[in-house]
Parts: sequence; structure tokens; C-alpha cells
Amino acid sequence: MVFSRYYFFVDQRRTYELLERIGSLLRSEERRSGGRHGLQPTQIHALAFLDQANRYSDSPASVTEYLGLTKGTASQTLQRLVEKGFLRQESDRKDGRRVHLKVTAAGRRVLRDIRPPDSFEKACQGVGTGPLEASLSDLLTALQREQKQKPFGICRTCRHFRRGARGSSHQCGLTLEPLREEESSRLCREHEWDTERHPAPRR
Amino acid sequence: MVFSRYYFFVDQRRTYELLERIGSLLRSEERRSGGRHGLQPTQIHALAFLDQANRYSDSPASVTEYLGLTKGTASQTLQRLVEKGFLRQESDRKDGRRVHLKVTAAGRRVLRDIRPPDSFEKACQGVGTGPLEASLSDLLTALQREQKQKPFGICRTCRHFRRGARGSSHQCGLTLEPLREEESSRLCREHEWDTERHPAPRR
DNA sequence: CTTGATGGTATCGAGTCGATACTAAATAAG
DNA sequence: CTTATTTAGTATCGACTCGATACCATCAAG
Repeated sequence: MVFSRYYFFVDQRRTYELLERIGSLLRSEERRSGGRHGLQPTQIHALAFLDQANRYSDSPASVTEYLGLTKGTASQTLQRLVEKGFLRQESDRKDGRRVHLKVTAAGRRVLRDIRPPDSFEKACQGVGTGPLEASLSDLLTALQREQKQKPFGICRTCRHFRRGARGSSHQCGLTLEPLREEESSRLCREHEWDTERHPAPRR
Repeated sequence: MVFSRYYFFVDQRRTYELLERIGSLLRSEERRSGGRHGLQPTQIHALAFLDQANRYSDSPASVTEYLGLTKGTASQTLQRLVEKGFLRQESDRKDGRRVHLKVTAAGRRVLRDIRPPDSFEKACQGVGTGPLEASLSDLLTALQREQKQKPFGICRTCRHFRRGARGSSHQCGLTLEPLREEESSRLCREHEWDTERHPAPRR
């Protein structure tokens, strides 16, 4: 792949996959940490938003827009938070339809406890400058390490990969089976970085 | 805020919020586009992974690890994909327990259709180089514009914000109500960028 | 031939989420 | 002053996610 015709070129597909993958990891981390307080990811997002919102924006309608939900979903989610004591409802004096949602002390305690998660803070240390993809790639690798996830790298970059001599096929050093060219560019759950030829991000 | 004592400094809290927010937007976009084919975000992720996985990794166990689910969830999700005709199950010849999941032609068609989403591709155009946070911030703003979302910016940076003379309080030019200092740094759903003092990312 | 690990499935309950229908309050139009 | 119409929010349904737990095969090791 050519680096770019443009200086600010962004590899969109790669960037998208990275963002999606990081999103998943953060979400599952959030599920774990939120679970300690009986909270779902969406509930945490709503709580975090309301903790930052001004008096024109601490309403179900705002949460709906901000999180990109339907108002039914938002309404439900907020009810759970009220039941659990992390939010308090107040009705507007001027407009009888409006509701204001205030984060309680308990709510703020939870937010302080879980945001951002420890694994993220550690993972940030290993991130360098450079193009967006590179930084995201660093971040992903660091997060995977933090959460003890397998890297799922590309077969060809694995330390078990044995390149075939011209004409003959490649081989996996772990299973000792032959690998077709096409297969060598796929993801493998047994992947381990070949630190010599394809260095994993530092730190 | 000081830029940093370190050259590679990353504002972790800000970066976390950006990633979370971008993650939400991509997820809801995914929900929309996937909905056209009757697919949930998680189902799409599983399908996309299997489309990239090699023959050691095209199993429920791999999907479980890769997406950070429990094996029950993964099993269910994969069943839906099989029912809908986007995956085909094959049992392993050597190991009777193992199952291989192959993406069907219909599955590949769906992936080509929805990944990455158009709004993401457009949003990428406006992203510059620079530190991770800056790029992510650009990306978020562009995505919000693409999806016609409100920016939910900080009150103080809004074109309706009127700074109070020393001693007197600030004011919102839209509601004409006074704003306390503390409130001027919160998020507002009516926010519109003041392009002179606080330029929104270009494009 | 047991024992135990591994790969998968089945089921339950709490929650998300879009869709739809609905209520009540505010606002606009006549 | 009524009568739409819009806006803010709730209620309910069905499909799905997800963790937890229990369970069933198959394989591998003693």
C-alpha cells in the first residue's frame, strides 16, 4: 500500500477497524467496572453526560440526542438510574413538561471510581505521536496487553510463520501445516509477534 | 491547562471521552446500516472478524475471545448469523468438538455494503495530523456533522455566550439568563460554535 | 477406563434498543 | 377562547445482548 498521495492521508478502513476494536474493549472494560455498581455501559454514559451538562441540557431529551438513542430507551435507562439512587428528578418550575436530572453524591462517587478505567490510563503511556492510525494501533496493543487479550495478529507477522521457498507454500511452525499465500494474511488466535521482523509497539 | 511536561503527553480523560463518544456514534451508525439487513452491531462485528480469520480462528471460541464476550453470548450471536444465512457451519474432521464458521457470499455482500459507513469515510477527510486528542476531536466533530448531531459544546465557547464584566455574571444570549462561572464550563445542547474566538475544526 | 480439560450449547434474568402508541403541557392559529 | 399542533416525556412490545450457570460431547493424559 502506498503511503499516500496526500500528506494528511488516513487509511480509513484500518482506522475504522481500530476504533471499533478499541470501542469494544473499552465497552467490555466498562461492563466489568460498571458491574461492580450494578450499572450497564449505557447507564454509565448517561450518568457521565449529566454530570457535565448545564441546566438547559440535564433532561431526558438531551440524553436522547447525546447518546443517539430513541427517547423510549433513554427514558428507561434514566429510570434505572433514579431507582438506583444515582440520579434525582426535579420538575421544571416554568415548564410543567420538563424534567431536570441531577447527579447525586453517590452518582459522582461511582463516576470517580470507574472513569477512566485503570487499564486505559496505563495503556495511554505507550502511545506515541504520529498519524492517527499509528497512535490508535499503539493504544489497541497496549489495551490488549492490559486486559490480557490475545493480539489476533496477521499470520504472516507471527513468530511461528515460516516463509516458503519460491514455489513451495508457507508453513505454520506451531501446527507444522502448510499455509496458502491467501491464508497468511488472515488473523490468527495463536498469533505471537515476531519481534525481529515485525516489532510490536514498544513499552 | 499546561500542554505537558512530556512531549508525548496524552490527556487521558479527554482522550477517553472522545473515544467513547466516537464509539457510540459509530455503533449507532452501525445499528442503522446493519438494521437494513436485520443485523445487530455485535453480529456485524462477529461477521467481520470471521471474514478475516484463518482456519485456526474461525470458531466460536475465537469470536468469544476477540469480541470479549462470554461463550454463551457468542454461541447465540453466531446462531442468528447462521439462521440468517450469513454464516455456514462446518464441523472439524479431526476434532469432533470443533466447529468452523464460513462467511457466505451473502455475508460478504453485507460487509461490503456497510463497512466502513459512508459517514465515516467523509469524516476522515477533515482529520489533520497532530496529537491523538486533536485528531480524534476533529473526527468526532466531523462525524457529528455527518450524522446531523448537535455538537454539545462547552457553554463558554458558544456564540451566544456573553462574558460578564468583572464582578457581574455571564449571560446566555439565547435565554438572556445569567450564567454562573461554574455553569459556563458545562455542556449545552443549544451550543453553536463561536467561529471567531473558538473556531470549530475546518472543512 | 476413569479423570479432567476443552469446545459448544441451552436457559435464565436484567438490560438495551427501535418502534409505536400514548399523555400532558406549551404554543400557535383561528 | 377554543382548537390544532408541537414538544417533553412515559408505557409497552419484541428482538437482541450479555453474564452466569448448568450441561453435554469429545479429546487427552494417567
